[in-house]
Amino acid sequence: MPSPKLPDKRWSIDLEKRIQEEHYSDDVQYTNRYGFNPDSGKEIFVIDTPPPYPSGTWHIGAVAQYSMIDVIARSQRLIGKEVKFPWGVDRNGINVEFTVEKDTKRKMKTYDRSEFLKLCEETIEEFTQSMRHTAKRVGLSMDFENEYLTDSPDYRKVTQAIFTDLFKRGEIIEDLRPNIYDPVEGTTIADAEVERKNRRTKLVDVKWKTEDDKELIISTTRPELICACGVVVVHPDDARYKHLIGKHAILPVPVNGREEKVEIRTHPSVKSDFGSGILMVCSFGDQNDVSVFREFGLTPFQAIDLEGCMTEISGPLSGMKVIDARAEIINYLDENNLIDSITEKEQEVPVSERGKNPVEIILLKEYYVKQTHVLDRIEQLTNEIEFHPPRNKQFLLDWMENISIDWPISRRRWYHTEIPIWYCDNGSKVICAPPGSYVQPWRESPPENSEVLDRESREVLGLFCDMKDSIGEVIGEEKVFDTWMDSSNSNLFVSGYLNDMDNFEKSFPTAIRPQGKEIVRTWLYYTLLKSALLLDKPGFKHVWIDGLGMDPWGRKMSKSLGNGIDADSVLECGAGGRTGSWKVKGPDKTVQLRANKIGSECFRLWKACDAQVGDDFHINPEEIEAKYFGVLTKLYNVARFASQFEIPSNLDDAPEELPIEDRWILAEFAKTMEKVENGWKDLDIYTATQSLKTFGTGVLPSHWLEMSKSRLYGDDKKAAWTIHRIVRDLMTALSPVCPFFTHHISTTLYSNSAVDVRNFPNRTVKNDDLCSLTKIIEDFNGATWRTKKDAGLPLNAPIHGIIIPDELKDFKSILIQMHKLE
RNA sequence: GGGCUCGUGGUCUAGGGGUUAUGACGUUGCCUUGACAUGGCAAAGAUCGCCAGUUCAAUUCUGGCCGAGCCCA
Repeated sequence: MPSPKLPDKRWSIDLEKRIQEEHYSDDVQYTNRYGFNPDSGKEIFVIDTPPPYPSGTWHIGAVAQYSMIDVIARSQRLIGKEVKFPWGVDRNGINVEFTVEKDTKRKMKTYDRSEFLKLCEETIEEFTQSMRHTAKRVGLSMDFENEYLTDSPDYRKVTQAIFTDLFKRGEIIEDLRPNIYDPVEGTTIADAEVERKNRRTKLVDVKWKTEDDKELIISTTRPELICACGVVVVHPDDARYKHLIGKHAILPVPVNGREEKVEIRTHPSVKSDFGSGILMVCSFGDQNDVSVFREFGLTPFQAIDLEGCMTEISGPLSGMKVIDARAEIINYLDENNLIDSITEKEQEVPVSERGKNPVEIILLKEYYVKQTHVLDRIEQLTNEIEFHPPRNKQFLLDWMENISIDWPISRRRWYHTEIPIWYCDNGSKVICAPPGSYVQPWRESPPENSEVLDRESREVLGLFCDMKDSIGEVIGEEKVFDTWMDSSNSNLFVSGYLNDMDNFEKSFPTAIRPQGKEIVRTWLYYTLLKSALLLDKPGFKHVWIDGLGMDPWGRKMSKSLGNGIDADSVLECGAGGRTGSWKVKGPDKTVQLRANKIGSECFRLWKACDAQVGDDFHINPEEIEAKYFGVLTKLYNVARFASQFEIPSNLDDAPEELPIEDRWILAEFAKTMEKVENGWKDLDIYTATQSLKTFGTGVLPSHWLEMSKSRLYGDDKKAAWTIHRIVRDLMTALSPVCPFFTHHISTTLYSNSAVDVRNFPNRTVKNDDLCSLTKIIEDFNGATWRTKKDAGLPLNAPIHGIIIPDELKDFKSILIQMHKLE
């Protein structure tokens, strides 16, 4: 073999890492390559990358998803768009607060607030570092130089300005409403942050009496809330209790400052076969209680305070923790012979997603983004967005169907964006900071050019600097925003909102929102809500919703199941000759998975080829290696084989009078490239990559290459032109999926990196007649190889008696040469 | 418990009212060919989750059930 230009005998993880390090080492070159130039005149394509939350480990499924977002970025650059692919990190939130609390074994609220914030910032920065490393290891072509952090003043000031804008317009309101509250962490949380946990609870059958001294039994798991009972209900069809309807029941426990009896009414939500079939409705035992209260127009009682303790209304229980109050009231009922029976029951209790604490529903004054009035409009705007895959739009529509209350956005935590509000004049007026400043009202005074507004009407009364002597004491808000309040601005922020309005005009709606399906109800929905309220526009042109990475058996990866796979272990598998091994708990037994070499290129190729967007995908390193490393090797070998033949100086113009076999493979290639280009245009990674793989590992090497070997070895210029033209364009077309692999081959052979191409390659000449012969050629070659094999002949031996089909008469001489037909 | 999505050889996947149901990986057998055993040729392997219905005809449409996932109560 003449010396190939590609020196390495095979593609390896060490080679991949070498190329990668070189790629990321030159910042200037990197920025030229992947930076964003809004003035290029090309179509702007802004990607609203999900800013990952740094927690120390990065889930392999998430990394797989990011690598596909990178494929989108690279493929859009390839087809000539000006791509903004920002690297953002979501760093606000309760997670880092918990980490610090755990590390220091001290609760947040025992700290000085600024001291605690500093600890959070240090911790989150550490996690952020390791995340940047993994991002590069998997080949993301993001703008790392212009990183944005959601906890930075730059980002937070946009969040605050958007809040103030909506607040002044009346789209954000304050209200005293039942809120889901985590008494342990001391904060309000949204519906979206509640999960269910199974727990054994006592179901207590309590004896009540009616006014006319008839006994009735009411089952409850929350006897401590009897004091907050507003109504007793039975099912309208329940014949047993018809006689009770309209009567009054007397609370069986002492209360303070309220009426001691409640009406008995009917409500369809009652389950007649649960306990006695009579239900007490308290403010607020659960969500159903809230809706019954609202429906009946009852005034709620405040039974539990912010510390999770019983209030005055509970009489003797006052001041006790909920859990102690429950024990105490059971004692009381027991002593007074008011308990019919107690049964242990498995029950699902609502707990906070982050703290796993049982949550309570309590009345609190909180800030809300109004949303129920724009749901129809959001749905209309959503129709202008193209969803990938279309069916995943349903997740959004279903969620919107079920929204009935406004979005509570204030939280009683610290490491979040502060609500930019001060109160004055005994709370009748508020002070709003001007847009463009990041403020921390808990520790600073309003800027001089802040506006003073009437708290109710939101009317602007004047400037703070003019009024500060007449408005009394100024008190800064201590509460902060729900983190979704920050992240739901991500598309606005990356598109230049408030910071660069000229570009924003060109970039909005943001070209694409790529994300996982599990956060449709939060991130996607809240973002669309913001775009609708602020701009009355859809937030995006495209929404790309991928499935989730599962374990090899299709189960969610989780710590508790012991079936997780670490991203770095897959990306580094094969580096320095080290093999990878994973112990994964299967449904029956623990399985040991092994692989020799994977790396980022193989990993990306697997995700691009193996899973359609939107479906959950199983992650099995053994399978990734088995199915896709061989593809890389094959493509590498084709390129390495080609690299021994002279590279024509002009690959763009075909030589005159190419022989039929070259025209045929170029026509096949044109067909493939058409599919690929359409795939990239349609954000259809699967089809684009499959087409390249099928062509590059199939008909090209197996048929055309075998056919053309003699010509190549005979220094045939036309054959060399054909192979190099194809290899060059194949590398270009594949560069979004395998950037380092294709970069290496294209720079070594053609002195021009595939990842730098900004126009999809021109098609070679199409010819449907020639393409229609492909099947016949493949069948003929297959049959000839089989005949030789059956006759015990080596494939390079001459053979008699093979008849070339009529359709292939133009290929006669090349086929004779290929198979040594006599 | 409810809503939604999904369910095609061992694994992954294409397709879609009439097909010998696509391809890949794996398995098995055979074979060295001037890049490549990371290769070539071939074989086995699927009642298209289950049960009804619509239809001349269902893997495809409809309903129910089962299983997985997401979300909600």
